Amino acid sequence: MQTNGFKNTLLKALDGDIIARLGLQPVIFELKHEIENPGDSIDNLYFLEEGMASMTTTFKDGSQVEVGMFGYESVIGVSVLMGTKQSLNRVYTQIAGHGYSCRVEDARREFRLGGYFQSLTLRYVQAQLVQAMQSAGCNAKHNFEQRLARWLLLCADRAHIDTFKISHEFLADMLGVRRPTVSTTAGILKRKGLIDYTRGEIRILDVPGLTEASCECYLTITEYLDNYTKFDTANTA
Amino acid sequence: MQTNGFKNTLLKALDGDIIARLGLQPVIFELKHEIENPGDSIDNLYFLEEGMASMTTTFKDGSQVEVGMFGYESVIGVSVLMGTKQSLNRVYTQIAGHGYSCRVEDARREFRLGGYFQSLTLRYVQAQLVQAMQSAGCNAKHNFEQRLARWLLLCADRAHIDTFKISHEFLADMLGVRRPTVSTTAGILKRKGLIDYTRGEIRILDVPGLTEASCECYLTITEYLDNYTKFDTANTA
DNA sequence: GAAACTTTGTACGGTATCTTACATAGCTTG
DNA sequence: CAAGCTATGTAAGATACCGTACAAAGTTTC
Repeated sequence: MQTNGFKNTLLKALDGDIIARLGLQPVIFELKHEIENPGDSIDNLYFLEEGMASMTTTFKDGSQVEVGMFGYESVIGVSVLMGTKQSLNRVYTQIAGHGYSCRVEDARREFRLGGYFQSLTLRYVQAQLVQAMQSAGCNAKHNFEQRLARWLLLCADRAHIDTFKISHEFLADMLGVRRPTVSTTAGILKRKGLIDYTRGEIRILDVPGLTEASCECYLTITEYLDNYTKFDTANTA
Repeated sequence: MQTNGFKNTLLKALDGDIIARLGLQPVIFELKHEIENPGDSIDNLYFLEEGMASMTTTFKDGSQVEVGMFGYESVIGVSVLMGTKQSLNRVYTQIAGHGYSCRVEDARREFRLGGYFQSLTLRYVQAQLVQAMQSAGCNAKHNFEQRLARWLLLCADRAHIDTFKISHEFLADMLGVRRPTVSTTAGILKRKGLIDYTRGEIRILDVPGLTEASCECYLTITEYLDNYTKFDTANTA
């Protein structure tokens, strides 16, 4: 494993020549910053180092549901490398942080070389697909207590923290349920000693317990996101 | 638009040189044929010309939920081009049909050339991602009548037919609900004159009416799948 | 054509989540 | 520190779908 100083798993796996050609610029992500919106042209890719951003699908009635999370393992905007010109989803910061940006032209040029940058970004797209497919199944079959536990664990993993500023209202929006449902179910997890929370802040107290309370979808997704750069994994070529 | 005789939209968009290099072999897909299973190594890509196959996520308890459909627009097994060695999902024929196979080595070699085959397969992966993300949102927010209508319409579009041999039991499995729920809800659509069915066979009678009864997810998905090869679309670069 | 099997119809109590509403409590702003 | 705003607690009737069970009807097998 190389130690080029990056925390982002994709950048960490790249050698100095490629990094230089990408022309990375440091970026700060403020809370609730909208990184992409449907229809926006995508001009930059973003590599998060700290913080977390959500990708949502928005319906005609204005409601939305989260379909993917971005953390230290992420590349935001990879769909431009797949041939899409405009963003299809909303992406915005849920936990403030920082990272790097890269201009689309530079990323496209590097991608076309067909080297390590291309294989890693393609693997990351596959990881996003796994995440979306597992979420589709999970939303159809698992109850809200499991899904809430899954979300909290994934969020903690993506951002490498165990306490985050998120209101029940916001969780409801992400998970496609009503706010009182979040309050009730969060109360259950709190009484079980798995989490604690006060106004606008949630803390995970017991990761194994919360994993137990969640569904298998948590492990499936987090393991894929954690390992997509490792070429010796059974899943990967 | 070229007219090379293929019905598969991706093959149709390729020129003769590329087609020749892919070394396509005709394949018949029998009903319920399992094209991929989780953990299987993927040796061939498949391009459907007629028929329909479902991709499902399987849970530990053995239950499954559909996360994608493959029809005349599809490439089955593209994840090998994204760097995955083994299949992550089950893929099997729901409506018998035929198409072409292509050995993974040939597809990889053509993909690495970075030409039209690469751009089209990447666009198709993006289409699969759109499908999975929309399904994730739909499963979280839309009721079963809408989701059933969506499924029937998507299936009809994928296979270019309006009558298909599918039992309620099977639909229940795909959509992640119980069989009696399918029977009840299918009965509602039948009484509204939108579909008709007898033992093991469903017929769509009123496409506009069924579209009305479904959610916006149907149009979002089908339009993306129908247009991913068109480079002049607003969504695409 | 009878038996066995598969598919569909239907019922009914149970549960999860919705919907709406209102109360309380913690911040924050002036 | 009072007023106003935001976040959370909670209740209670409504609804969607579950889970299970059994009957009826169509299909296949012998």
